[in-house]
Amino acid sequence: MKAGGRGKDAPVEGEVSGKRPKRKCLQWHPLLSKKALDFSEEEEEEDEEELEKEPLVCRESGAQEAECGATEEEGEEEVSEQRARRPMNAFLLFCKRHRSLVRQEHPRLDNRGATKILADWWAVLEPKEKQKYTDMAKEYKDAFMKANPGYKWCPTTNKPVTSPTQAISTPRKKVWSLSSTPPKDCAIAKKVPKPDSAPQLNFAMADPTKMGGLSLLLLAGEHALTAREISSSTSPTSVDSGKQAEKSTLFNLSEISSSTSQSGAADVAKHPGKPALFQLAEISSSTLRPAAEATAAEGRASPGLAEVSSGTPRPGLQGPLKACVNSPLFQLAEISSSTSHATGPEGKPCGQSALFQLAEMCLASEAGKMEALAPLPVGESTTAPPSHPAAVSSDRPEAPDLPLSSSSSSSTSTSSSSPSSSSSSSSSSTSSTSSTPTDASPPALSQPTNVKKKKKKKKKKEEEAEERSEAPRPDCEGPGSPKKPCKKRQSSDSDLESMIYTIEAVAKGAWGPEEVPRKKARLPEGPGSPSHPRSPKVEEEEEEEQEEEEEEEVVEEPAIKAEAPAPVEQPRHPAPPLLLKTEEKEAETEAKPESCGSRKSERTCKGALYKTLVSEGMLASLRANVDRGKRGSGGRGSVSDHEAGWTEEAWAFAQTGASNPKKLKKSKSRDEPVPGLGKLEEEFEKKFNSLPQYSPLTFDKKSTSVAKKKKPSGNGAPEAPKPCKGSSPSQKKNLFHKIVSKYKHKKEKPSTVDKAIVMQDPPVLDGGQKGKPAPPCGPMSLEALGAAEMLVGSQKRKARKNKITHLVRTADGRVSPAEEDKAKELIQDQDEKPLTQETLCNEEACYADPRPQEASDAGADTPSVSGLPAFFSLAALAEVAAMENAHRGQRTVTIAADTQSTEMAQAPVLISCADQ
DNA sequence: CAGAATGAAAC
DNA sequence: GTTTCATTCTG
Repeated sequence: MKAGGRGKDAPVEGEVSGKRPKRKCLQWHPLLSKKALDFSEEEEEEDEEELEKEPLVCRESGAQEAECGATEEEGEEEVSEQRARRPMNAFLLFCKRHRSLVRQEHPRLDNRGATKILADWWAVLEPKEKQKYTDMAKEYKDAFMKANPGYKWCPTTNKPVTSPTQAISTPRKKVWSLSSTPPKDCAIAKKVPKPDSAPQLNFAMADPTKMGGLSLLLLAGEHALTAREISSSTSPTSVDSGKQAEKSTLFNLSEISSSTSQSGAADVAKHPGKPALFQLAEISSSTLRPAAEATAAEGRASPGLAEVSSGTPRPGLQGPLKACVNSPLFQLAEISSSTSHATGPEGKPCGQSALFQLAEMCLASEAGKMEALAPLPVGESTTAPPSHPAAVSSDRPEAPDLPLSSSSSSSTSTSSSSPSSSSSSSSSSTSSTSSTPTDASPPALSQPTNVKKKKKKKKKKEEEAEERSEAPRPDCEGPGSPKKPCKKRQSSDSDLESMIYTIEAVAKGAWGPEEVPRKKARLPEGPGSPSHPRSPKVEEEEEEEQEEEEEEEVVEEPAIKAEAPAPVEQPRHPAPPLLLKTEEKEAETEAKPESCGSRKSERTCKGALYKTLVSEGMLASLRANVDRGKRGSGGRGSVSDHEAGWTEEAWAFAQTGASNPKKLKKSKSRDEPVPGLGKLEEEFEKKFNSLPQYSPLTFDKKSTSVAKKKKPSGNGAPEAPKPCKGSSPSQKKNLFHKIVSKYKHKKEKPSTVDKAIVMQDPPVLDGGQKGKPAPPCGPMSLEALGAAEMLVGSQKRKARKNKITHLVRTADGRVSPAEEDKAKELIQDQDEKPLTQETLCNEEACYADPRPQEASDAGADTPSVSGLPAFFSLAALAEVAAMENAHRGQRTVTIAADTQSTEMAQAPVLISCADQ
């Protein structure tokens, strides 16, 4: 789809006349700017500023630009001047990253609904967390701007900058077209076209299949380098201060690309190279064979050549490419691949290199020890970053045939994914191309259906309802099964081990840059936890997860053991039930422990797989299906539990999956389109993946916490203890404030809060509250009122005209949609109390699908109410009625018309839902 | 293709 | 202040 534009280029052109060329623009990836050529640079590009100058060169050749823009854009196809798409903002990034989660949680929700939820999450998100996304967005944007200097966000009228040439080319496209695009675009274009050569490079580096022991080493080195960059850029602290100083990777990349479109080789030459990488390479090569040495030598020599080439203004695309090819890295890669490819299907990297083998052995031995020593140094393990890497190296092998890793476009090289892919790759020899296999969905959608319907509707209620439904999910408690010690090996005695360890560490760093830091930060807490034994199944994942969701982790741990003070909800995490198991089994079957064996536990491997799958979306689809099936089955009520459980589990998994930034790569990265990109994309993805992915639970918690704060009175015992994520109490406060502010400023929908509340409530409170709405209302109401007041006018965004159109007046005369919303919200609040089931019902009925597809199931009994679940128990109705009455009374008596109105509205709404 | 959301840029 | 458009994907 994304490619969409490209796929359908034709249409675009044709359309041009009529409509604006929307999709023409390709999405811009920082990577694109860099492209393959740079790949070497990526690691090194510390200062590209220098390079920047070069861009000028590009520009100089005006002609080129034109060409670039027009012709090459996509080597593959058309691309007629696709204009770059504007960079995503923080929120979009967030959405992109979390949408899948949301969808998992609420399978039924349509995207719009998901978007809403995402918005809620976003609202709740702590500033710190947000910051990450913001920073990323900023980087992204900066890089983008660098890449496209003249870029105008709005095509609007002016395309001022555009040079005549461009104008010519893109009359239609107009606006955006990168008029100025010159340098970068050119670069990009060039790069793309080159795929042949470039890709290879990337490939070599990236291609998992090829990665052998040597390759691994290289990879490690590479990662390490990358990691550094990333770490600097990503680390929160660094972000603030350092970000610019350091130049984000992306930024750098872009610069580089811009400056030296052709640069690949040049860079290499410039930077003697990532020393580490080189060294590793050399070492490996030496060990491997003479040939390797020779290659190495060549590599060294090459730089000189590269320089020469670089010296020349721009040799042209090919020139650089060639250089790249020649580059030592490339050669090494090849060598490694040749030698390494030996890796058996099993994946164990048969390390060709002695070094590698040794390393493995060591690891294996360690692993053995570890296993033996049940009690590993827990704390260490948790904190120690290396664990993952190690696992990676050894584990990969299993790779199930799943294309997963590869699937993502970038996959090949991405640090995180790569390892896995590498292992797996063995089986398939697939080259980079692999990407497609899994691809989530073939968007076959090409077909344009042109029916236009406009219906706008507000489904908030529905959504809200859904949310509630979620809440109901029973918390399954995690079995406190003992956790496996598998974690990692500890420091080793032997030299080799130490070496390996270091290597791994490096790799690790590269791998999950983020993770590491975070872990450290949060994990500390872990120390205590680690010791806990957990159920074997889960654990592996958890291990990996550790860092990923620190917050949750925290929770989990408590759950695991009594440790946690937090009474409220630990349960959720916990345990993935049977279903999970089944999946795991599958995973196992696919993956054989043997390979994994030494370093990490099989489970780990599985876990990785699982994650991968999840990330890929495959699982998600499964889940979705399952859910549907459930629904289809119709047993709503009964199912509810089940469903809930499922979802939760799913969550857990998902989270775990998510947790690893490495694996996250969502199935299809956005633009895979360009095959050649390989690394660059990966880079980008990496970064993207590196972004923290928060589990819904987190949000829930937050919201809950907030809610609690809101109404302290309401809940006697809030969750105090549980640290939501990393959030400290203070943070929570912040959240609270935020929320409040939101209410004030915007009409925020309390829904999030409500939801959260709901979630919590069911388990804990349900009994008492259920009966009456009133009490809860009290506290809530206050805020609600406040909110309502504030809210009244505004919706999240001003209503667009369109929207306005749909405003409807209620019978009462209340008009604004906003009020309706409020009403909804209120209703929800009220609903909260009611049984979870009810909520579910509501949600189903109202929430999810506007249309009564489900009617069938529900309809069975009650034809009239399609949506209405059978459940919709009388009790519920009664409650509603009661509420209504109560409210009326209240409003009459107490409150201002506002509230009344809202309430009034509510009642109707509910009813309407029911009817529907 | 509309649309749900937020943000950023351009008017 | 208001419009556009970025992403995602169902309806």
